[in-house]
Amino acid sequence: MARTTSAGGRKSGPVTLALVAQRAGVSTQTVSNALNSPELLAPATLKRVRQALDELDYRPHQAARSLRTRSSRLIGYGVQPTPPGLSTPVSDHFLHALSDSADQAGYRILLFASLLGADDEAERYDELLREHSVDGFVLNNTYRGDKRPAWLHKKGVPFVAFGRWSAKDTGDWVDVDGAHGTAAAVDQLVAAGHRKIAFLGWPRGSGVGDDRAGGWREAMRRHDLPVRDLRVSSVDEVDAARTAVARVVGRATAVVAASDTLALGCYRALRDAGLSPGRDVAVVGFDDSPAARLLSPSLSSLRQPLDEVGRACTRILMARIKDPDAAPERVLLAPELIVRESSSAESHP
Amino acid sequence: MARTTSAGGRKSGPVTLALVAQRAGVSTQTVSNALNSPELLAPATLKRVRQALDELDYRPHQAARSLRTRSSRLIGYGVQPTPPGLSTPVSDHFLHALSDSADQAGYRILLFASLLGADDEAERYDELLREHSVDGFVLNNTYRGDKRPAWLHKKGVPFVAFGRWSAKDTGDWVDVDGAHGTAAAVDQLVAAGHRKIAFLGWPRGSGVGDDRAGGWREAMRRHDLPVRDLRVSSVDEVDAARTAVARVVGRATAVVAASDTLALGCYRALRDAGLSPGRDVAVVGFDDSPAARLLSPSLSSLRQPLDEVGRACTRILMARIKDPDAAPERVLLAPELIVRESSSAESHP
DNA sequence: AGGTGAATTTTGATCGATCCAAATCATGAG
DNA sequence: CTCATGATTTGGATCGATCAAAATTCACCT
Repeated sequence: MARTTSAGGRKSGPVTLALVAQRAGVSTQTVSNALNSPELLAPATLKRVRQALDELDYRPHQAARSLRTRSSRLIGYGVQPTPPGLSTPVSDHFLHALSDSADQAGYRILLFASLLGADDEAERYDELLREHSVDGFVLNNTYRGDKRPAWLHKKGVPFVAFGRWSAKDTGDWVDVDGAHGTAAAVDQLVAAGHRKIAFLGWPRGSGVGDDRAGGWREAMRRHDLPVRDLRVSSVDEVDAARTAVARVVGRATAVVAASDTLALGCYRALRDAGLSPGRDVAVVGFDDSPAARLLSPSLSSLRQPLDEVGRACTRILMARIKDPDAAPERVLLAPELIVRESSSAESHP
Repeated sequence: MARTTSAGGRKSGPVTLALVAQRAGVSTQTVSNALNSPELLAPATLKRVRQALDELDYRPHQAARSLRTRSSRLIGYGVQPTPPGLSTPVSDHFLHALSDSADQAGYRILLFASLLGADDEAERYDELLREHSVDGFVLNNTYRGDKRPAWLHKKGVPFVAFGRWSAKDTGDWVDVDGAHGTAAAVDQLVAAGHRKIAFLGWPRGSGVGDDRAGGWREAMRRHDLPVRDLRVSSVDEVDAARTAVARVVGRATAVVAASDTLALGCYRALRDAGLSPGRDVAVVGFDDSPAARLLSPSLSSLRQPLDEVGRACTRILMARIKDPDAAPERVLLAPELIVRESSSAESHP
């Protein structure tokens, strides 16, 4: 008899507040209150309304609600065109955590295509705001000199950045403590007997990169180990890593890389030099990409707590939407070192 | 003077149709027509209205529009919690292509968390529909026995599936021709001199897996090559691939894998057996994950045209929304074989 | 001059929920 | 029994756009 899972659909048509009200014998306002301020209703009425709500399986019309309350309950998130070859193992997991936690707070994620760094990038954000399509933003892949945070801040738009380098003093952010991660990697390598530990990273200037390099440097100093000439930078993952590693070979017994991609370039370079990663030279990556577990030797890596990052972003953004003038919140989460074959063997003297 | 980039903001406040109308000296309806049916206006009026529109930098209030037109201009897309370890290099690129092309069609993507295969999964979709939050859906990660397509079809909800195995006869879909891909891999290996080419895939039963296996089989037969005992299945990427490859070692000089992950497991297994991937045994993967390019030897792989898939999804969904009763559309796109070191060397007899 | 139909513009209602303020009800004190 | 007081409930306006239909203007013909 019933065509759908919902009950009581004799004559179909939209289930509106008015319909529920009619069925419960009250006014629409009362039904609205049952949903939004149940404490205002007399217990008996509340019960009756709730039953009608239930029987009709009512769901509020978002556009109507949004029009009246001037809040879309949507959060904007711009997806960038992943540059081919550059892996961003981040987004997938992060997006799920983000939308899952947002869902629980009654919000949803609105995806839009954004051209990172394009001149008219702000235009895309502005448009969404003027259209009242979103209540706030989550920014990802922020970079030094990123204009978005300052711009949003000035306009008084709620937002959270995943990445602290652009919004350091401008607003709320959540980030992963890269320095803590690379330091942990050094600690583990030292414990395994390594003393000459090189760092393979990107050219100075990027927030994330310098952060990760800084952690390595700090840990090396803490262990009274030499740092000179052990830091190598490269942009292209394959070629540059190769020449870079060549410079280090013989000088180091372990390499901490700023990303799994660089670590892979390192594997390659070592093999080309006739060395065996993991056996001759220990390697630790960053990001714990899916491949890390499967490589031979499997790659030790620092796993970012993306679930937590996502949840934190939601939590903070919700707070900011509720109270735009509250003190900004900053959250720094530590990555977890996953030790695998590439760094677990004892070092060779 | 001007605080924002927009011009003429003396007294701020929301820029509505009414405001534009007042400035242009016409009725709101006329402004609305200027936007939605400009051909109805007299040229002179149109010009005047457009100027006002421009000066005020008007953007329609989406909720208001949505309420009246009963269309949210949003497309639902459920993100699944990526099972840890299982890589889905798909989503990132695909999502960008999808939201980019949707944007161009005046639509945006609404992300929501969905628990794949959960009992109440349909509930999540139903809720979005009842709320009028979306006009349609893009399904991803469909699987055999997936109930969503049939359910959506029955309700008359516009949708497109990325993956043909669940919606074969139920609705529109876009998919990548896995068989074509593996066949191309076989062709290339044969051209390089290989005759004993094994297939490493998942257990029978999954649409994608059987499709890819089918392409290998077809190509082998076409080349008059033996197929018997050369097909190996495994679920876990590392361990099972290892034992599976062990069974093939000596029998085959090349392996076509159903995924890069399996190919990686294969690398590992070969090394454990004292063999060198690429040199002793050629390997071809599927998906062209970021790691493929960086492995040593770099991994030949089949790249899915995710940009095109995304664009096709949008195009088809738009057509379906416009005309719910049109004949269903199905698009099958060929993956591109990227030949790298792992399969380019001549085979050893 | 009057009329006709097409072109152009305007009026008024409407989508569905929530705001605000007013109306009704219940309770107990005087 | 009346009135004040607070607890519940309701009426009407409103958010900003679009729909449907009516009103106005215009060009052109007889």
